Amino acid sequence: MGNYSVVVLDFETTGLSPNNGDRAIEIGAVLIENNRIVDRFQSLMNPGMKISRFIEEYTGITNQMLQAAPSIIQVMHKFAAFMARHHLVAHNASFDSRFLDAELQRINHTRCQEFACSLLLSRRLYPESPGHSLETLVRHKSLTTDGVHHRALADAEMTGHLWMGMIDDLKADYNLKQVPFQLLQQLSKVSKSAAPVFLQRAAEKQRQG
DNA sequence: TGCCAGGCCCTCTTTAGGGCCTT
Repeated sequence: MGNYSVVVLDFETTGLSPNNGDRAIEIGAVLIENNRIVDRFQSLMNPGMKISRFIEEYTGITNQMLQAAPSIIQVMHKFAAFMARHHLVAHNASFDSRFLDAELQRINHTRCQEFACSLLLSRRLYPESPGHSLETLVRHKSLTTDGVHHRALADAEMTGHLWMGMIDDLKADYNLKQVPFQLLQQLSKVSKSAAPVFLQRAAEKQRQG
């Protein structure tokens, strides 16, 4: 129960909505076991369409780079093997899960595992933070970063460090022995004001066995 | 031609509106 692995993933895309024709252009992911990054996945992917100047400037990924990249289908087959059946984590998971499911559908692959959202969790654990964007949280919590933003692997690594930091903080602040994935999923669904009491009760239950 | 995301969360709320967060 306490030793589970998660894959923290991040997409760069042509825009905000797969329902609006947007596609993935890069995926980055880290595999975390025992609160340590033990593996990484990164690839650009050719969406078969030109990306906007805005996306080129936002990500630093150019149309020229994408012309030389493998197809989305090739990359998604490899990523499906990487994520296997591990739990999934993303910052604003509703965004990444929509793109993941849309691109997996094109290779007739169905996701079997659940997501946890580090954005929803950070709002409950760090209400004092001036914001809950990944960039703000990295500054607020002094997380490990190479200074790169809006590239898939760099964002996945920072989200991974945020995730590990949240688990450490939960253990320290609430005296939790273990922080099961399901507990974090439940925490992201309780109201922000109810989160502290929810965590105190979870810790009591663990002490009672 | 003109349209253009979706979900969370707060509040001057629930017969709603707007900021935040993801690209």
